[in-house]
Amino acid sequence: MADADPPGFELPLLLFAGFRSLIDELHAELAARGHTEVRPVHGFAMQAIGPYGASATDIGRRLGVSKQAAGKTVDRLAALGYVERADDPSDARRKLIRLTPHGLDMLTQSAEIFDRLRARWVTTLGAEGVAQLESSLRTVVPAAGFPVDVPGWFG
Amino acid sequence: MADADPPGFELPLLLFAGFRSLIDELHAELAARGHTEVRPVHGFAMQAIGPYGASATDIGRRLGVSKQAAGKTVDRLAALGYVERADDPSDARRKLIRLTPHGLDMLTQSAEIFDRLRARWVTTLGAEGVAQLESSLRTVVPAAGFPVDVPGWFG
DNA sequence: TAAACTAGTCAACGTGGTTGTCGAAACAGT
DNA sequence: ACTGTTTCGACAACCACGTTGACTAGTTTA
Repeated sequence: MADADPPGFELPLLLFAGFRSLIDELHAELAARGHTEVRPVHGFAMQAIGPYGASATDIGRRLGVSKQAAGKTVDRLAALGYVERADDPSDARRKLIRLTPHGLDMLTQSAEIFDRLRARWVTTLGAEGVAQLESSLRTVVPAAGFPVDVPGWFG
Repeated sequence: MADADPPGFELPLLLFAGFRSLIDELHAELAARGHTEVRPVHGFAMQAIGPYGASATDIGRRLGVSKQAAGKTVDRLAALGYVERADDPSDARRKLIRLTPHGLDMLTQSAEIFDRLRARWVTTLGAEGVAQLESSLRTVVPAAGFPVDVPGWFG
């Protein structure tokens, strides 16, 4: 215990930098594979839609944003051809948002790229290093998966 | 090695969740101490200004955003009373942005809160756990401190 | 001194959020 | 069966934070 603890503000900086380096590389690689217009927010939203589709309100709830914001994101995703709106036969108010094949392709490629990125961290940190990183974060983070359910951090 | 690796997309999610939980708690605590209007972006910008002041262009460069965007952030920080603009005697074009006592107080309190938050992680993860987390991230992240120097991730 | 560069600002715009309002559809209770 | 309440999706107005492009004024360089 000869060394003092690092200042506390380094931890969030490191977490953010790690997150961002992964996301930046993901999108660079995605762009190289033809998905040039997709943004981080879109990936989150598509994950929130899931393979069986969801309503705009559902998406908003899972993402922790308003249904209006979710609706706008869906507009954009639809314009990019990643999702489509269909009527819900069981509820005439509701529109079911589903991934198109193009959207599914994007998600599949993202998963593949993320796996590759993780593998690269394994070559630097070792399998146990990465596993330990994940395990530490899992224990310290309040509910790590979707829904993110924390309101509007960016705005 | 009986278990399969977790999917790669969990890693960025965990990093982001960890980052965000720290930032959310920081700002909740900051608000409780009277700094109610400050946002994450502002904290980053104030860190970029530093104790000796900086020009708007400098801030933009350190944050990886345009000088115009940095200028707008400075406008807001000035309106909130966290910084002030002063003429630079050695260059009439340049305006030196400096932290006010109020701004310095905010930064001091932030540092204190972050230290406390890190200490809380230490109680869960152990001192070696947190140190290892930081060390892993430091090795894997391309230049972890300021300047962030990656262009406009949010927009 | 003239030319080139640099700092800060203004304007227009894009994107992703927020509230508030509203009509249409669904649901619950009498 | 009707009435009142809730919910879904949309529209509008607005805000925060980013972008480019253009411009003035000051500094530096050839």
